[in-house]
Amino acid sequence: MGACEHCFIKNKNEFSTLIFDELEAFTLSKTTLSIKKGDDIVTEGHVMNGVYCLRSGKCKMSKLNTNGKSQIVKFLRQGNILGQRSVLSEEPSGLTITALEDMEVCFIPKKKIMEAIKKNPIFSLQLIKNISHQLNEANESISMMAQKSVKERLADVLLQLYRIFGSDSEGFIDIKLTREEMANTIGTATESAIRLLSSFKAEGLLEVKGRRIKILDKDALER
Amino acid sequence: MGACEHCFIKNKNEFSTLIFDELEAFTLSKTTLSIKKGDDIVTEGHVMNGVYCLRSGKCKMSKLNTNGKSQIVKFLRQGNILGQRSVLSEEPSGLTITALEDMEVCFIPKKKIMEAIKKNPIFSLQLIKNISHQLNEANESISMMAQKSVKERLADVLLQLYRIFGSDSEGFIDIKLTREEMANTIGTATESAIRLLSSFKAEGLLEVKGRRIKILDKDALER
DNA sequence: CTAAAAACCTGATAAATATCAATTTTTGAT
DNA sequence: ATCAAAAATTGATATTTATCAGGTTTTTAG
Repeated sequence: MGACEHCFIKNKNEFSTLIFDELEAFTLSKTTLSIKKGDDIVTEGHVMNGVYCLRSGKCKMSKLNTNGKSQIVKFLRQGNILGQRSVLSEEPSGLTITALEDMEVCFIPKKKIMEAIKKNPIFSLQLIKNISHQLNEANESISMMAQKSVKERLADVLLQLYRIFGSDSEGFIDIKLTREEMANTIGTATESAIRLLSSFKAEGLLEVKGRRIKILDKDALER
Repeated sequence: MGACEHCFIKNKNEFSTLIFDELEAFTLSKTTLSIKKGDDIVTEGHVMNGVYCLRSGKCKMSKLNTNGKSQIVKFLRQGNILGQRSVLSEEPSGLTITALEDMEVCFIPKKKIMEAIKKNPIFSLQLIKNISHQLNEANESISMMAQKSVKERLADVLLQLYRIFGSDSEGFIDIKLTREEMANTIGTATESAIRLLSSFKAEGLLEVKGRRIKILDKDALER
């Protein structure tokens, strides 16, 4: 496998603040893994002994509810670090991470992360900033989930997905989710999600081709 | 004002990992403030140049929604640090913090916090752990808000309030919230919150005396 | 202590969302 | 390419929650 210090991913995340020596330590102890679409890479309740750096593919973070439903909390793309919250807080993972496409990840042992924190305060600060930023996003989600209608939440999530994953050559949002996953993201019944997607389509806000969705009227969707 | 190194609060939060010299630096630059009940100490959208350490009193963190409603995201009590997320991520505050009772706080300039991070990796790690923990709690809130009914959310919030604030000598939860604040915490209309409180009372799960609430049947409430 | 304001409560009704059941379409493995 | 399984769709209906309107009680400021 390649060396972390030359990896094209490292400039896309907190690892960009690490110096050559530290990245070399990562290189020496890391393992690269392939994860098949649909497989879990992190499971809720399990203790993690390292983090994963996402080289390619996309995944979802979700939480199982007492009633058996799963709530999707966040989507991750190339460059994102998986499992850092759990490793850093030394708590078991609160979420399950599942591949939405085949993925390639590098596993970096907890010990190396901790060493880097102790040696490099710039790296620590970068981690702190990143997690703080995630906390802010989570607070916004709480507010959105608690106070907006399902319709508003769907519109919001579509715009969010566009921001995270961008669009393919034909302008469709570059992620394919089932209607159930869509529903589990906004916290509604699958049937409701389907009906709302249809109504957005009827209003001319979206083009929907199976699981591929194109935003036609961004401004209207924002309302 | 007293010295941070002898403050009884410091053992209740992340500052416990700071060494004598660092706390002394805090002492020299801190300011103590009194905040009246109902007043804001942090306002959404404002840049913060330091954090507040809560010596006494209680407060709520809330977020204003586009529709004019406010969503309460978190409650804070003695020992909690206010505004650290914003200061650490160098983003404007995402939330407004409002006193629920008269409060005493110590203001500590951002510069001192940053110096401590750079000098003391144990402190950094402690901050990282704390924010990571908060992120986990926030994720749980998202899931709860998205997937549980208003009734379940109310039960959940009551148990949470009991965990945070404990109870007074008569067994009532040691925080007084208006019905509107209750509703803004669980994300529902004030009237709905009132009706649900009455129904819990009728079922014998709660004793309600104005704004004072006592949990009578914890097990039933958990369901 | 007292008046005004704010908070609380209740009923009636409307709107949003969930659930159930049945059918059609799409997907994925061979 | 084929077929079983999974996903998507639709309609009918039930349930939950919001909204509006009115009156009552509690809190707060002077």
